[in-house]
Amino acid sequence: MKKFRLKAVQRTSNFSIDYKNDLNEAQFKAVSSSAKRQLILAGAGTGKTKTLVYKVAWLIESGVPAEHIVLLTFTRRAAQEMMNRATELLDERCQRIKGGTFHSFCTQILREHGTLLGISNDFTILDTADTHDVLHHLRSKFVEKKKGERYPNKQTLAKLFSLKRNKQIDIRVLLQQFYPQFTKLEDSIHELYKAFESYKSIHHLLDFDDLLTKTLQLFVENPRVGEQIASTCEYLLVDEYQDTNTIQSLLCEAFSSIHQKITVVGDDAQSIYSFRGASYDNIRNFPASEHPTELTKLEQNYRSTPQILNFANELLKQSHNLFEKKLFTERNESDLPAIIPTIDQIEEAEFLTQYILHLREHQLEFKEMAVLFRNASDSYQLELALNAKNIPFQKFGGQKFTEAAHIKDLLAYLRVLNNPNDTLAWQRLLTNIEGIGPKNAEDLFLWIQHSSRNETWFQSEEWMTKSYYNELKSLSKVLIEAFNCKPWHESIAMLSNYYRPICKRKYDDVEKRMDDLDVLEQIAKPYASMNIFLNDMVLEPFTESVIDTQHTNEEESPLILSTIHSAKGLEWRHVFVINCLDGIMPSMFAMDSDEAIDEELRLFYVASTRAKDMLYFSHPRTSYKARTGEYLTKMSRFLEPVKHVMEPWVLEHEIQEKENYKQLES
DNA sequence: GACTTAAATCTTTTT
DNA sequence: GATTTAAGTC
Repeated sequence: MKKFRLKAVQRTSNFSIDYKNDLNEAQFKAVSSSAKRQLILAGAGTGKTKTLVYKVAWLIESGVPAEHIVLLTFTRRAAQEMMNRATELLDERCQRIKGGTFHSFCTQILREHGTLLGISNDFTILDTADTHDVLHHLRSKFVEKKKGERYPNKQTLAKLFSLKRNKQIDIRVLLQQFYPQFTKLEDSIHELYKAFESYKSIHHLLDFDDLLTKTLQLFVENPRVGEQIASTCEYLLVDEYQDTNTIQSLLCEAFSSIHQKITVVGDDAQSIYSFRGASYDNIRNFPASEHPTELTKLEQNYRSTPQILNFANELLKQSHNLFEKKLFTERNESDLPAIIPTIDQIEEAEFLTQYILHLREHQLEFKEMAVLFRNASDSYQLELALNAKNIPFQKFGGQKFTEAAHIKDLLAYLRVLNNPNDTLAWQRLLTNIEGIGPKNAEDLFLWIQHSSRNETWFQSEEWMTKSYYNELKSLSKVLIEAFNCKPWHESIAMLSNYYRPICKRKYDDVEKRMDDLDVLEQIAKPYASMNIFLNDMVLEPFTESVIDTQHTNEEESPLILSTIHSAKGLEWRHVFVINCLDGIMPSMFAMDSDEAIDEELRLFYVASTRAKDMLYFSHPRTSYKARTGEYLTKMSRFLEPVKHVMEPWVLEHEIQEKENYKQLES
């Protein structure tokens, strides 16, 4: 074999940014490093995003073409923010960098190269609910076989199959570990898994996990294509690396396999997605690669006051698996984090609204404050109180807009227009008609598939005698009309008009739901094609939840309510963490294992480190549960050991209750 | 086969 | 407390 050695091409580097001055020592080291493989351990609030943004700018200014830089982030919001900040810092070139979320990047690859794996490029992506629907359908065939025995339900199956692929672990092992009661059914479950895989393959469907596994499979089975893809990935940057799972870490190695230039950023103390198969082992073992890795630690915190930071540091000491965290700050002193007992959730909500208004009077804008909680439902009482006082708020986390039943219904009509072979969508819209159940819907679907796509739909005699014939006719009519809408988004208005009576029959809060459909049309307007719109609705839906916000016409930006998971990477001046109870945080589902408790602790840590100026924890002394009624609560176990770095607050009531006393006495 | 009612089973966090 | 499953009725 002959070798010809190419000389290094001198790229024109032209630095216009004063990196050394803008960054601290550690940040500068991370940004300017020429090491190929780099790990940046960035504690909370240490300027992680800033460092990544500068790194992007540095690379571009060093002559790396922007389209050869791949930036993988956890959410689309994060990717967008970084691109915008980099553009602001440098110039338009930053808009050309590639990436996004792992899932969206993999989708792009599969749309282009998926045919090599037998995946047609018009595949439909299944969201969680769709996946559940498929499993529900397949499950019914297996349950009969083993009559009398309990069979895992669809979400359990979904979880199981997801873990199998994300962690690359055998179903048998997972069953033994998490569902010992089902070990007997191993063979049957395995069969079901195969059926699931072939169902998806026949119907051109990919679920979230497939997007990752199929991409990896592409690299394994078609090394030449893999090389082709990896060669356009000159520099790989991965954010939130502590929340990657096995398959994602393998993908990182695959993407960077040609140039071997990879920088990962993260903080093992903020790993909070193990339920999705993530493991902080990925970040901890990253330096143990065969390739030398340069490690940079960012430890100066710019976000929080010493009191808040000290509290957070103390909090981590409870961890069973110790973290070497020693964040420091040069910020000015503040009050100690507050610990606030309340009588119940109602008083807690009352305190929050009053206190938030109090802060607001002292020139603190609503958007500078956030209320965080473990479960999306924890804020219910608060939402009522905020509505009553007309405080604008926006809620993140919990059920998403696209997951609401009525939105899914309307999207089903669009999906059918977009892809007439979309079984799940047909099933959904046909069963919306009175008198049509699963079986009729299936028969109808088969019939529709065999008839041609024209105006003779439903005019066959076969269906003329049925009671729902007229309903079918109007469905057919509206679908054809919607299909021919000129700016395509107008079809949404047409379809919601058709859907209104159905909605009325299914739900009692019609008007509110119909308003949501108007919102949907507004969202759809900017999209040039229905196809792109539907794709985005599955893969990158809006982070706002269904709970309607009043901020639309308000001039002031709203207060933020958010689950802790959705608050990741964000910061506010004042942060309230509510419902800090044992059983909630840590969740009662985490109680059996130290590892799970640790994850809850990290979640608590993430919540605490969102605060810049002041941090509040409230815990209602009594709570309410459907079965047991009112019961006494226990404060979160995480707070007890850190009481010495907190300040207890007491809520006093104005003596307005005199009148009540009088009434009692008389 | 669709719809109604009663009993059983989860219940969290997200791409 | 809500959703899902099983059993019973139209």
